[in-house]
Amino acid sequence: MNLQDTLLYSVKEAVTNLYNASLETVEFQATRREFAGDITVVIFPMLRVIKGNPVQIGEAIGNYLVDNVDEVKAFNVVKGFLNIEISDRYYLDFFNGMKNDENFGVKSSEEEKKAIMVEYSSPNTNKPLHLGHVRNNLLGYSVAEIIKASGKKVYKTQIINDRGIHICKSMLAWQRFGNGETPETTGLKGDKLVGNFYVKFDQEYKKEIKKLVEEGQSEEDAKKNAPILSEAQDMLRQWEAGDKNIIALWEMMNGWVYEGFNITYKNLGVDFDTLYYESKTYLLGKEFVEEGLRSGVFEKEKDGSVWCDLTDEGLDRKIVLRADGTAVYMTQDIGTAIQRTKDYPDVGGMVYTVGNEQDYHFKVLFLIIKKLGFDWAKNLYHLSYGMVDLPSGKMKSREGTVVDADDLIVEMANTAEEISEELGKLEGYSDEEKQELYKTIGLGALKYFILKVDPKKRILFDPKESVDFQGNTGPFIQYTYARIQSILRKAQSELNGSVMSNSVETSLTLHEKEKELIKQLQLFPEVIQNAADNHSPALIANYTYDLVKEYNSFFQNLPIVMGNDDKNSVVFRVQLSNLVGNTIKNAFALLGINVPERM
RNA sequence: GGGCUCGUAGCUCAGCUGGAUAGAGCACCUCCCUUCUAAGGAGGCGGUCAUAGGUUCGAAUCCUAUCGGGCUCACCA
Repeated sequence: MNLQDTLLYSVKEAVTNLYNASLETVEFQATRREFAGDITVVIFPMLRVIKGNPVQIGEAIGNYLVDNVDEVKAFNVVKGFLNIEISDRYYLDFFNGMKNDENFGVKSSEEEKKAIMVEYSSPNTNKPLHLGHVRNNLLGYSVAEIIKASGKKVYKTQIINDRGIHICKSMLAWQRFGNGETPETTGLKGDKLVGNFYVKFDQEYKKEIKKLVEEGQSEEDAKKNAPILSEAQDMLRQWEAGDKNIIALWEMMNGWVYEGFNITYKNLGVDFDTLYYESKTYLLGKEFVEEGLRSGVFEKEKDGSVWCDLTDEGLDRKIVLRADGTAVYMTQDIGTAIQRTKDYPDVGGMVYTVGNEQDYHFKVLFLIIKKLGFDWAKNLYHLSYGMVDLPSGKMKSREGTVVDADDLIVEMANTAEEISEELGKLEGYSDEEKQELYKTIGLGALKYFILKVDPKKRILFDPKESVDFQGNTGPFIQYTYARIQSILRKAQSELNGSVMSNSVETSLTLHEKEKELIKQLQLFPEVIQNAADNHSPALIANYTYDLVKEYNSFFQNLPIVMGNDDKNSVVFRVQLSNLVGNTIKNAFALLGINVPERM
């Protein structure tokens, strides 16, 4: 039984014995710095069951705990707060139990049978990935890893939006304005090359609109009548009809894009277990519309279109099939979700990492799937996140105001290089080692910067100021981890491999800071579970920072004792830093952030 | 206009299911590198928690209204 459960049980027992009353729950919190104690029991909520003075009740329960619970050493009562002091023995045991656990905070996946599918990234194939995708990828990947750490099997996936008018635009521009360029002949990344032609299309489209307007058409008409747009729409029809040449071109250009994406994904450190392509799933779902019609979940209009009436649930009526029988976005998403549970029968829930502009869509989607009678509908979660804004305003790909993902990663490494050079941190490293470190540090900065913010909030990203390296940042945590490793190396050579024995341990008296650390470490698995339940990387990111800060001030305040008789405390420090080091590293691994051993 | 969402220090953000004097980093000021990496530490300055009500022993947190920003209300995806 862990400490909190023990205390919970004992406080309830105390109330039963002392007051002949029973408590549903007991409210615990960490004791504030300024008071003596480790864990605080809040007495106020008990007043509903027990009549009396909160201070007296606190005293009575405190006495009971000291008498009956080994771990409780002492207590004090301030107003309605019972502050409990935990014995050093408990901390030492806890520490001993955890000191060699490389995977502290991570549960094994054996106990959970049901898997979770996490979808993220899901790009269009007509342009490169940008800062918005970076946030999406980092969130999705982190959540997948956190859920994994909480003991569930996870499949990471994306739905690749590889068909539609957008890719036809790039294809058409490539045919029309290109000279058979390929990634090989131009040396460009495939996604960049295709993206360039998408921009080219848009420029030509705008020219044609302008011309038509000058000829007297309204702007609205001109937008519809521009010849180049009609051609693109034509191309889409040919694609849907299975035109061999169009399909071949489509496959070639999409292939370029995938190669480009894969490079970006690799640099970002994210990956996928399985992929879904819209070209293969866009017709799925129609049979379930049929089924829904039979079961009365959907209804058919006179014109043949099919709708789902959600007005009883406080939402609108939503179309699920067009009058001409073709699928809409919703149809496809219904089909894809069901298909996934067929492809992976162990999947019992899904997380969709998609921007908050689609909040309503997913609300409707989940409701429809529920109405269709699938029991896993209750385990569908839209991991919704806010936009990434620039100081200049919104990012718009057509206006060239996007921050390209590849450029951003390079810039971050460059910033890391500048700062490192300036501080002379990396003297004596080979160029290769340096480059590797710049990348790790730059990426760590970027990842932490994005993950520490609550997903649902908008992020303001200022590329000029880049990402800070001081304070609540990735490099700060990486730096501290590197320091831990340094201390370990030095301490180990000083001690010449001496091993901590039981008698030594029990004679140790814990420093207040040590207690503080262990208290926090003990919470760590809970934080992961909590973060997994809430799909919140922000939680774990902030927690990691707090932990490191605590750790930093701890080491700063320790006296140097190496080399004299007080070797015990050195041993303790070594073991403690081992533990803290692994914990920080684990937290970062969950978030998909590499931690360098040395800096 | 309807629905959803955000509003906490000059800036960027924490604040868990309501609890003790609302916390960090940046910026600004004062100290600390012969002491395991100063990408650091100690301290100072800085807050009508958007506003007004309500719920109760107790509200940044829950409820209602208002103001302000964002998203969304397609037989687009």
